Amino acid sequence: MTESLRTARDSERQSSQRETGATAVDQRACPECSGTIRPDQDTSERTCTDCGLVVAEDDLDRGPEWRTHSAEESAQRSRVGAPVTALQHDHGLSTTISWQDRDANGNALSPEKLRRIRRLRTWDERFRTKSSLERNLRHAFGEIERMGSALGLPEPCRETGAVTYRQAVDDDLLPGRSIEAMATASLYGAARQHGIPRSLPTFATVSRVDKLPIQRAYRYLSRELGLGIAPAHPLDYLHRYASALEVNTEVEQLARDILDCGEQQDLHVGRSPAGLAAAALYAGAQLCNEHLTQATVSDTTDVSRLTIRNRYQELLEVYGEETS
DNA sequence: ACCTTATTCTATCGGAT
DNA sequence: ATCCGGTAGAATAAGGT
Repeated sequence: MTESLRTARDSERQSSQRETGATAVDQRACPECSGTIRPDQDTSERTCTDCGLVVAEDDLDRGPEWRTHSAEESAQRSRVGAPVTALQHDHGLSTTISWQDRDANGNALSPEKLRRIRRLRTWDERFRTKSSLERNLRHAFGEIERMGSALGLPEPCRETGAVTYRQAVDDDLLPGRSIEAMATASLYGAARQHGIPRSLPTFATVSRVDKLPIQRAYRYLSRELGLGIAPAHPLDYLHRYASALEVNTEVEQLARDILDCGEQQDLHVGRSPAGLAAAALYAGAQLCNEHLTQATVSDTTDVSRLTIRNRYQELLEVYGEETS
């Protein structure tokens, strides 16, 4: 019932109808059963899709490179400098002059210095936004920031939107299109890539343009940039759902088999991968005589009971033929 | 720009264990 | 009493003309 589950499911639904290709799969095969290795979505583990063996974990330490001995000390430490951000047209690397008429100590400036500072500000502004391209980016990024915070999209997502927009500009996709629509479309795509999509009408409410231009801009963007919105696979959900449902490994393994079987019969085409994963788990539990109700699965996976029912019936049908 | 198509969701009810 | 299965109608997204 978490937001992440819900949104991930939505993103699946959106991408599944169009894209049935394989997801990114690790080159190596599983040492135990020579199955396929697939990166888990929310941990950094790589797991075998057949036997569930955890093959590798991301062993990079992404924590700070210093250490501290107390909480206060830890709080005082910080990485040096502001992070580089894609959300500013100059990546946040240029100097900024404060808007306050005060010096470093917080004292008011003398009239003479004030004049100089104001003059500097003017030139700084001219320097930072010297071309129409940069004004364009400033405008667009401002919009992305505004809409992103209005929709509660996290920082990394907004940055992705900004990167996408910059790509669009670099590829000359902008001429003839509105900055607003493109910026909105970029953010829309970014949200989907981050697995936290908002629907188009939702975007239309915070954007200054209507739903249709956004839709058109997004399609254009997606086609021209080849955005490759994460093509999803039911197996990407299986382990997470299995953990959330606290089923034993036997059930999970069975669910994998069922999914494999269904995939060979092209049952996954056009269907929500999340729904398939949930249904496979339910089916697996049934076959193992595990007590697991449709309602429970539906609640934990945020897939409707109806969908689970329809999918699991189909899955069992082909699975029964396969095994009999 | 409009319309069609496929899927899923919510709401609801009847039957079975 | 709870769980399962089926149906109807609405919403949503993608694609074609």
